[in-house]
Amino acid sequence: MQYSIGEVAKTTGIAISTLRYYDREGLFPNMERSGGGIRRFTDKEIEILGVIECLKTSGLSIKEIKLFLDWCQEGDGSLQKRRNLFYERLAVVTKQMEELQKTMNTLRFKCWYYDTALAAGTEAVPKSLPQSEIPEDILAYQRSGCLKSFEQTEP
Amino acid sequence: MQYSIGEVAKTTGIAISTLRYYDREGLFPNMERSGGGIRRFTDKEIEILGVIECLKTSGLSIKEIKLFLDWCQEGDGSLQKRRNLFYERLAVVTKQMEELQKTMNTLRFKCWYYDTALAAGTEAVPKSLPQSEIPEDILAYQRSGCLKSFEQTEP
DNA sequence: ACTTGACCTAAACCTGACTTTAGGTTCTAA
DNA sequence: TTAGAACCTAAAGTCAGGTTTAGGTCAAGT
Repeated sequence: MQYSIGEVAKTTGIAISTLRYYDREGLFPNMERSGGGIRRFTDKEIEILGVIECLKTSGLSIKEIKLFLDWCQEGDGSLQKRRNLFYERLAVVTKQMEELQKTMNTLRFKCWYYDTALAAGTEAVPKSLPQSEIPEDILAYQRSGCLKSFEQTEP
Repeated sequence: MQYSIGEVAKTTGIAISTLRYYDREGLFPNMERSGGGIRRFTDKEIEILGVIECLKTSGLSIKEIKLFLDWCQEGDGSLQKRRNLFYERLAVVTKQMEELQKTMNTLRFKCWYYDTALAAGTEAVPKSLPQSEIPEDILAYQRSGCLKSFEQTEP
């Protein structure tokens, strides 16, 4: 199956200008063109878009993704490198998930804090509440990495 | 307790230039200075750094964070707005977690794919394996949002 | 043949979030 | 009281990841 750039943009939600930018950056090696120079996206390119999405989310830059795609062109000789890349990404994303979980806990605490404040009509109430009055499930709120060294309340 | 910019940078891992940038952007309302103009960080500012970290992770820009901090200055009149912001962020982060979970599944599939390829000595092996030969737990790999409309294999 | 919507390129532009630079001031310890 | 580390500002620079612009070309229907 083949698709025009406009069709791909419409179905994926990726801007036409972005697709052209990716192409400029070499993310679609061997993409075909019509006689007149018009891009012909195929399932190959759609697959690549999936890989780009995955690797981008996992924290790679466009240039790094290009590097990976270059390795794919090299054939079986680069299998080890490619494998390692994915294991590394898996580790990174696992960390990201933990980070995000901590952020969720903080947000949940804030939601509780403001619900309590609104119910009381003033922020002074949740602010002065002792830990013992804070619901168990909200106390999952314990601060993360870089600020661990300092304590935490409400600005 | 009071801290110099250098101390804060060292304990939080945030660059001095970044702390000064945040200050320039107004993220530390009412931060004190010494007679000579030297910043005096207090626990108030450290708390704000925690909020910045949380809101940044949840997808807010520096300008939006500044806005929130302005609301905090307004007092109880802005409680509702602040509450809504955190509920909204909670929803956004929940979506982000789902996104990340899908990315994890894709990565796990890729890890399996390359392990299989390396064991066989060639990518041709996992590439041509029928779905039925792919381990159950790896098949959690089903593609996400924007590319759902197209199918998925290996570029 | 002709129109018109979709496509093309190169090059300039944009934004966010910092960082660097250049030149000067403050603080602390000997 | 003076050296040097740590601090200050304003302004310019950087980088990624696009987007916009200007000026064309292509292709499908009439």
